[in-house]
Amino acid sequence: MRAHVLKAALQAIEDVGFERLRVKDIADRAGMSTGHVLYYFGSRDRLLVSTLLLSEADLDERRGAELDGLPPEAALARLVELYLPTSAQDVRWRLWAQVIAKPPSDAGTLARLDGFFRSWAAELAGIARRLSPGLDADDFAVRHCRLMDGLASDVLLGTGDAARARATALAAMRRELATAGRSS
Amino acid sequence: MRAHVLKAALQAIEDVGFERLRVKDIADRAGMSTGHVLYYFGSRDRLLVSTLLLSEADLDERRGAELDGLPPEAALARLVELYLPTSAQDVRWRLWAQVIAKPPSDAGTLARLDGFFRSWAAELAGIARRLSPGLDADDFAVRHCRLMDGLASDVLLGTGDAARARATALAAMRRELATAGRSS
DNA sequence: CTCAAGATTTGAGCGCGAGTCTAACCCTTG
DNA sequence: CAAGGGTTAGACTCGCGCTCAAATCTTGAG
Repeated sequence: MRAHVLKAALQAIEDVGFERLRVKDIADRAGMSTGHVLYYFGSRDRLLVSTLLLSEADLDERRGAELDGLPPEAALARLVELYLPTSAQDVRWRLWAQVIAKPPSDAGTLARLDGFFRSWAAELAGIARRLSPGLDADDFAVRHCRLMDGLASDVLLGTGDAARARATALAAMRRELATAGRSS
Repeated sequence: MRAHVLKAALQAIEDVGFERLRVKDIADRAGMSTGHVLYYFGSRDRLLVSTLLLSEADLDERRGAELDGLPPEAALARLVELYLPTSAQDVRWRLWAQVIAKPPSDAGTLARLDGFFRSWAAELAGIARRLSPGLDADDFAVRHCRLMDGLASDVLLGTGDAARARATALAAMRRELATAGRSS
């Protein structure tokens, strides 16, 4: 039910774009009235946060399924692709930008958002551990996820392009994995 | 004249907070009408972008003056302090978050925003070069500025605190400067 | 100085969209 | 069937960004 609205929200963003998105666009696509949508979610902002949570949960699942069987080097490259925005219009990242600009005050929601970050970091740490056992994989993972966050904001701004962001992130990771290998 | 409005904008944000900021708050503090403010800046969003540009220009200048005489190790620590948000309410970073969430389409503005980033990176590269001559300082600087961008978004969200962000950034830089020293 | 042509400045008002409210509706349970 | 709580719609309110026409000020030529 809530999920149905959230799917409609994602569709609406695809259709009308993030800038022009009204809650009516979402309500129409979900086959209900604006009042009803707000009855469920309380406010437009909270609806968008929920949409981000859905989007992250989806990706979390797909990531697990997809990276599971891959050799670590390929998994690393794929994780970077999945994490970073595909373009300045990337819906998931536009939602992140929105949420960071207007952070929810609700502690539970913040915890869930943080949980998704940690999930990414844990996945990256697992790969790093396989590639370079001597490394402090958790620290490595957190730092490089944050690096990708920074690169993502560059892409969202329109200053950098997605391909360069991916290349930069991968190069940074490989360099550190390599030097760690040398020193061990 | 424009600067007068922008100062008023910064004051208004301090006073009423980012969430509740109306263009009337700015107009009042600048001693003019809302119509006039918009006559100059075209739209609320463009006004906020200009405010960010002023804020960055200010900091750019202060940074240069302050770091100039410092020994490199102290300069590094101070640069990290100046770059990262002081709290989740940090005005300059809230402006960044706003601009990333609603990026300007104007190429000139994007170029100026990118210019400020590059200015930070150049300053950091200069310090890195002094601390560890063997390093690719430009690459180091860009990566660590992006890392700080990512850490900043964590602080803005309310997930992480400013002190930890500073510690993480500094530790990451020192580690890499140290390992580069070892390998040279 | 005078006056016209523009630039600046105002504030009332428009439009849009988020959020509220009320009344109808449906579904369960006794 | 009746009663009552959850659900739904849509009209309404309200705040705010933005527009616009009119008022005021500036400039500079004659």
